[in-house]
Amino acid sequence: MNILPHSFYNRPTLTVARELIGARLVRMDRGKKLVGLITETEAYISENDLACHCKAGRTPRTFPMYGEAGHAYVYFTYGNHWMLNVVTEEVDFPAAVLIRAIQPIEGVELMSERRNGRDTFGPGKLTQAMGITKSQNTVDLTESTHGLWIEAGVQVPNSRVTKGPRVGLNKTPEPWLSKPWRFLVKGWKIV
DNA sequence: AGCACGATGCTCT
DNA sequence: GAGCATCGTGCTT
Repeated sequence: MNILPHSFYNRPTLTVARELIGARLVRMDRGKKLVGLITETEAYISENDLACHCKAGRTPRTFPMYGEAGHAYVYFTYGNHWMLNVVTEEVDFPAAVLIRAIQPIEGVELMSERRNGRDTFGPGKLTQAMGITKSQNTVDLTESTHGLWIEAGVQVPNSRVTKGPRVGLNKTPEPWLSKPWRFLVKGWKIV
């Protein structure tokens, strides 16, 4: 076990988003261990980024993004789905990385069961597979005491990572709509 | 294999 | 009250 420390996250968000590709997302849930390799991320950076929730400033929803790097920002959207983000950069600088997809490595059966046999490549899908909800909002992902943390994993070379525009932004204006702040593993599988 | 749409409820204006 | 960092179904090619 090699948990990524606060110093990993207190860096430029794009660096963190890129380096989280291949990291191990670990969930300890009622005695069961679930592990997935992170295969897709997106960066959301500052109040100037009109795709970022914090464009609205510090609100009851967005306050975790203003906190310490390495904590979780979990929010609910579209009436059904929980989204898992990791806070980055300095305190009071609102930014985070959205974890969009994982490749299940351990606890595959339980994750598959929770997904009714369907895949985990999607931000709402991986939280469902791992049982992540509001109760994980703001937890420190650099400790193993909250049942959710991130460990160093597989080094994925640039040749296997695609960089492109973020998805699902709908009415976000340029230039934010086209910023290549999404990272994903080619072919969706790391190992 | 790809697109359109409805579900569903919280957040901010 | 509108919009949403989505998902699954069902219909079309």
